[in-house]
Amino acid sequence: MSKARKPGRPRSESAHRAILEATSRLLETTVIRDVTIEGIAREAGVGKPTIYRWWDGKCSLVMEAFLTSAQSRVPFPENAGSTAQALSFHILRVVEFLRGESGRMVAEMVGEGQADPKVLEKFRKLFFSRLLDPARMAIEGGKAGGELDAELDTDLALDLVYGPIYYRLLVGHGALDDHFAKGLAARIACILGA
Amino acid sequence: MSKARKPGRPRSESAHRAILEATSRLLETTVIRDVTIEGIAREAGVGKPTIYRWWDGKCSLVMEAFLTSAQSRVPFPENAGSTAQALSFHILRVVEFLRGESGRMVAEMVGEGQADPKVLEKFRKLFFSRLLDPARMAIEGGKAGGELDAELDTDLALDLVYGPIYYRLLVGHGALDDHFAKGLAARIACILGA
Amino acid sequence: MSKARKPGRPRSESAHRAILEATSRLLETTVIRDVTIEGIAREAGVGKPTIYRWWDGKCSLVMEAFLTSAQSRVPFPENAGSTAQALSFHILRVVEFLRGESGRMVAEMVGEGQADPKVLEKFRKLFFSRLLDPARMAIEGGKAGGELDAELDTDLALDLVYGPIYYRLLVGHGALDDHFAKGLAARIACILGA
Amino acid sequence: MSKARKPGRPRSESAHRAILEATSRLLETTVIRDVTIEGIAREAGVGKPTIYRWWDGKCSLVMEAFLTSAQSRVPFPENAGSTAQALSFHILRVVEFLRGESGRMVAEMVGEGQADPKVLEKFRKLFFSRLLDPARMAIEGGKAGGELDAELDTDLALDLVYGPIYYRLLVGHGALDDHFAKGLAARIACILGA
DNA sequence: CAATAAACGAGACGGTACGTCCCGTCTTCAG
DNA sequence: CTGAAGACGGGACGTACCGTCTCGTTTATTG
Repeated sequence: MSKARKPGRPRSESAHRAILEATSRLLETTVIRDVTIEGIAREAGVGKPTIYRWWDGKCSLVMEAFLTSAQSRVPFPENAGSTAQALSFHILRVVEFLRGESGRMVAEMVGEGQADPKVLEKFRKLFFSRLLDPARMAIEGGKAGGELDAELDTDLALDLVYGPIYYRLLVGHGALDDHFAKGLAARIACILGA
Repeated sequence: MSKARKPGRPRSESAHRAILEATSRLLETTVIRDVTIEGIAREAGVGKPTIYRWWDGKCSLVMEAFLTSAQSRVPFPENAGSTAQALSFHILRVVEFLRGESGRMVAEMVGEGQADPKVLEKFRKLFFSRLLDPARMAIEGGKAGGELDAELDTDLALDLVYGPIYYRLLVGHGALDDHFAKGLAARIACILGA
Repeated sequence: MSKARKPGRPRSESAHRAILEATSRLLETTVIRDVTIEGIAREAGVGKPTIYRWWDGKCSLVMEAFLTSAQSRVPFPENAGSTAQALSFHILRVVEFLRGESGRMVAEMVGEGQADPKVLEKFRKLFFSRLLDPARMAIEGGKAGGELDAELDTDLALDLVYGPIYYRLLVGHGALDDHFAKGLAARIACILGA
Repeated sequence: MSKARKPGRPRSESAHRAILEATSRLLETTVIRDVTIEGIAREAGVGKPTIYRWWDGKCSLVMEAFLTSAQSRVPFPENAGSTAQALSFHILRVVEFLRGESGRMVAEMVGEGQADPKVLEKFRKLFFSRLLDPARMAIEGGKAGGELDAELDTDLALDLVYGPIYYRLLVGHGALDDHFAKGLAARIACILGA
């Protein structure tokens, strides 16, 4: 992943890029499960060992392809008034984000993670934390500022707010539509026990 | 009246049982992903075609093995006072249930479902609905009885209550421990906006 | 002594017939190798065990189907003048016979026989002997009548006369056409060393 | 000019050899029909796909195993006097050759060929032609040299001479013993109508 | 004429082998 | 001395038949 410093022919950055792009291309039409290293190598015009030199398997590669595709970030609102308001606003954005292709990818990554704890952990660190850390900080700010009960368990609060979203995303029993998003957002205040 | 006996040798109930038991046995030590039809056939002392005669693939079989293992049911409390109290009590039980082997299995099934909508739908119907329909009825009963706001969106309410649990189960960022369960249970009333 | 008629339902002659007919029908379009017991049972509308009750396997069944199809006989000419003339005439008939469907079947039966000596022996007894015994008798008659050298080895003589035909049939390097048949017939006399 | 080296890892000559040897080993104890690709792969310590990469099925492989086993050649005598003498001598050798393991293999290959014309044709080209072309040339030489009738049909002559041998080999009604071989050889001259 | 018992159709059973796909590793050559 | 190309041993896939078995049904003979 890092730059090769060793002597000899340098690792081809173009191969690296081609692999990631081929992966992204395949992921548009194929479920992660059905993406194969051989398929990626073929699509990228690259030898399999080249892929294994950089990544240790399909999941790492797919994850990187997803996370670098710039479609994996949902900015947290700044200066949005109260903590509850900021969270409510964020929720709308997150739901919108997960509604599309990105949501399918996140769901599939979590799905893959069920078979391999390392994958799941990596995805938590690279995707979930990145997405939710600002929300965590907002809540802790709310607690510090007296807006929220100082006894509030931040982890629990995060789960109360974001859990329903991922529950719908992963179990698929209901749509991630505006109705849902607004209903959830509207209840943030009382959920946080304000 | 009736009769309707199919011609031909009837299916071997013992083979059916052996297959389900072998599957359950393998699932104790192996992730669903790594369970194979060949492995099940070997373990059950059965020919592969016998498995394919009755199930259309690994997922169907694993799902049935799980759902018939009697470990897939969490009774909903009856006569538990208020709706909120009943739900709180149920939450404790569900968390306890998902904490163990069953939870791992549920998570893996949902994971498998990410790659195949049919699997997910079947699992929703056979597991989630069965588990949550009483809760849904309790909430609607609460609405009818005036205990809860009649305007409350039942689907949303269910997600608010149970979403955090499955979120933890599937993303694995926090433990499904008593602390979590009690914290969630304690907030049911205000989550429901009572 | 006594009758000894077995009790129980007698074997269904119609099933027996249906099986043979189904087999013949399949053999018209399919190479013996690709005919299956299951296919015959399906075609005949019969259970597999019924087939195994009458025959001990595909080859026996196919052989009987062929041999009873009346297309397996080539009469030896009677009163045809000299032995050589009779053989020459027979050769023409045999070649004509083996040129068509029957030839393909004979070749396939001999082919099957290469994998199972019992099949081959049975086929020799039921097909080859029946076909060639008159020729053998003609040759021996010729020896007895002084027309042929009494020292002539009858088995060898038969092979010299008929071997080239089956050689072509089985190896397929040349056509079983009239040119061949006439050429062979024309040489009978000198082959027999007359 | 030249070069034309294919990219990629070259095929493993040792695997190729191991497969052929395993095949030959199995053929010593097993009828071709009962030899399986899986069995060969197991015996050779090789993956099935490796076999399918280089041969398109059992027959091709078995044929190559047989033809490369050096036991598939019977040299035609040179400078053996007359054409008839040469053929007579060759006949003795061919019969001796077909009497043993090689004969069984040839018979089985021809048997397999009855179910698949391509197999038969390939075997004709690789085995029969190779074996008989010198004999054909000898006969044509005899015709050119005036020793044999110039009108003689060479194909027919070859069948007259070698047909009886393969007839016995394939139909198995008589032994390929010295008595037979000598009887046949003794008649070559008159068979060729000299 | 009921009971008996064999043969029937249907098709499930435990197996074996098929030919294919992909895995992750290895081996070669070109640049 | 990297990287593409691709062969390697391995293992699972889902399918086709094998020959046997177990059903409920049918049918001629026996008691």
